[in-house]
Amino acid sequence: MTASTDREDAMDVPPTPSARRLFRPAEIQAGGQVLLELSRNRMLCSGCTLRDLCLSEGLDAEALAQVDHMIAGRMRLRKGDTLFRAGERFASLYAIRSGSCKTISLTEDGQDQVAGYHMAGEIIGTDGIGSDRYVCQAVALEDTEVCVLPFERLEAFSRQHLRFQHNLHRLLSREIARQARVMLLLGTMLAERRLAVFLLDLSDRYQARGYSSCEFVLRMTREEIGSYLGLKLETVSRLFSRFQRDGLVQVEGRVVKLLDRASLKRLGESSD
Amino acid sequence: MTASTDREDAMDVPPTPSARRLFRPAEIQAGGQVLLELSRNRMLCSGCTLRDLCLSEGLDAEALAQVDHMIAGRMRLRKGDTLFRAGERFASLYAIRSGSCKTISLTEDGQDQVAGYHMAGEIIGTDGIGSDRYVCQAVALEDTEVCVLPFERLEAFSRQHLRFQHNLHRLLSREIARQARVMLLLGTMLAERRLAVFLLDLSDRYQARGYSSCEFVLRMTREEIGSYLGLKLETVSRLFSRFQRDGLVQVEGRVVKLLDRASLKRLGESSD
DNA sequence: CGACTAGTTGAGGCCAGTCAATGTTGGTGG
DNA sequence: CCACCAACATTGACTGGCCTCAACTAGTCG
Repeated sequence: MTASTDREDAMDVPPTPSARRLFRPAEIQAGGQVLLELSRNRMLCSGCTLRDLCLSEGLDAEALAQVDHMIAGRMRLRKGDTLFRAGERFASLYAIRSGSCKTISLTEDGQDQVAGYHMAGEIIGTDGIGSDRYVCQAVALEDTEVCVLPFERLEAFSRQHLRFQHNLHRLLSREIARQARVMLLLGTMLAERRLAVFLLDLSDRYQARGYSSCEFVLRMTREEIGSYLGLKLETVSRLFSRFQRDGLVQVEGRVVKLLDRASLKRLGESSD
Repeated sequence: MTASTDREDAMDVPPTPSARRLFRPAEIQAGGQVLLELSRNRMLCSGCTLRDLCLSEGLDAEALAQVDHMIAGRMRLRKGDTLFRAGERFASLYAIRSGSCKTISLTEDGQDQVAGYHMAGEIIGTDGIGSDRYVCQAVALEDTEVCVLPFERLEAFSRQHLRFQHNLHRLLSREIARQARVMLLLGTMLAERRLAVFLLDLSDRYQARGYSSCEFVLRMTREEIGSYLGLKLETVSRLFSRFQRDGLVQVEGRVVKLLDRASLKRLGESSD
């Protein structure tokens, strides 16, 4: 509240119109970013190692080829680039192909909150369908590549393909279920429990992507983590120190090693 | 809204055979509620005054008749009855036709939280699509009537009807946006602001349904309201008293009159 | 009637926020 | 190369908002 101006500066990175143009000039502009043109060899969804995590799960080769046609292009974002803003016209979902993004909710009076932390294989922008405008802002936490999925095309294909339709519905529903878990965290858990749950959630998601489940790099600052967990950055910092002192984790800046998953899990599951 | 002229003009709706098969008497009993049998005269969605709030928004008469076929039945719940439980197999969404429900999230260690307060015209159960099981519990806050909407039928019709498909997607997305607002409330707002936002939200929703926007009856206890807002019941009670002392509202038990919407709005929008 | 639930109000304690000092890291320009 | 600055992080002292515990009232129901 008092630091709202500082927060803005830290979170609201100015748009970088100079996003890299590796290929020919883009045909589509979106949110000040440059959309890379379709490049068959590298862009095929059927060749994407992440497809089981997103909309193409369980599709046969023929359907996968169709999915490839739905991708209007890919975008490269650099750390801090904004993918879309609150209030901006909704047109597409975005599949994160590599890297990670945060989504931010904003209040009228300028307060903001990190509403989500999204990594490779996840799809964002779903909040925009209902009002034809995005209701949150998406910002890259590191160099990130996303696939642009025009929602009209998704709807069209989902009318033809039962399995794809179901995948789309599951995607939306899972976001609802995820948010319900965050609400539970924000509404009922004490600080140390929130952080334990957060770390274990990250751990699981890294593992699901083939990375180490016990050592990873945080892509968010203490302030962003705090914002996501409904805490202040000092509290997050103190908790990391305490967890380390108690032998639960080893923390060096943004590199986290989980040393005692069992105890963390206990912290995350009960309230004492 | 405009189509409210053509009432139960009976589109010659044949009793759908699958409906009867789907809900044999043995399956009708669920937690003490009784599923009403398909009764053409009373159940038609085309005659439902709430349809603009739910999936049938903007559909023509022909499509509305189709929607009628999707309703597998109606259920009457009495106050306290459970509509579905966490972990129960997902099969249907439920449209609240009259009355109201709360949804509850549960943690492993038995803690719970009111995750949503839903009134007539709203559709619940969307959290279950993603995992084939409901992840929260729905409980009637008063005597309540709901329409049963087997999700397979919704998917089938949405493959045929573009506008309906879009309504379904908007429905899911709006739930995502709603939850994002609750997360913002839980993560960043002080207690008095949470309650102010809560009251104004209720006010808007009652107004949208044609009820008074400044006087209404709370269907939840102080404890349930507190749970929804991430507060304890004593805090909620104290806040009501304070709001009343300051002339913002008049509270008598569960009857609330908003006296000074402007000040409430100010409370709800800024943090001082 | 007594038992129970819902609600109000007060006193005191604790968890996390606030304020502030300091350390650390990484990028930039002289 | 170092000086410098800004962003990020850590830690301590203190404050305060909400929780906890508890007493009391009112309404409901068997």
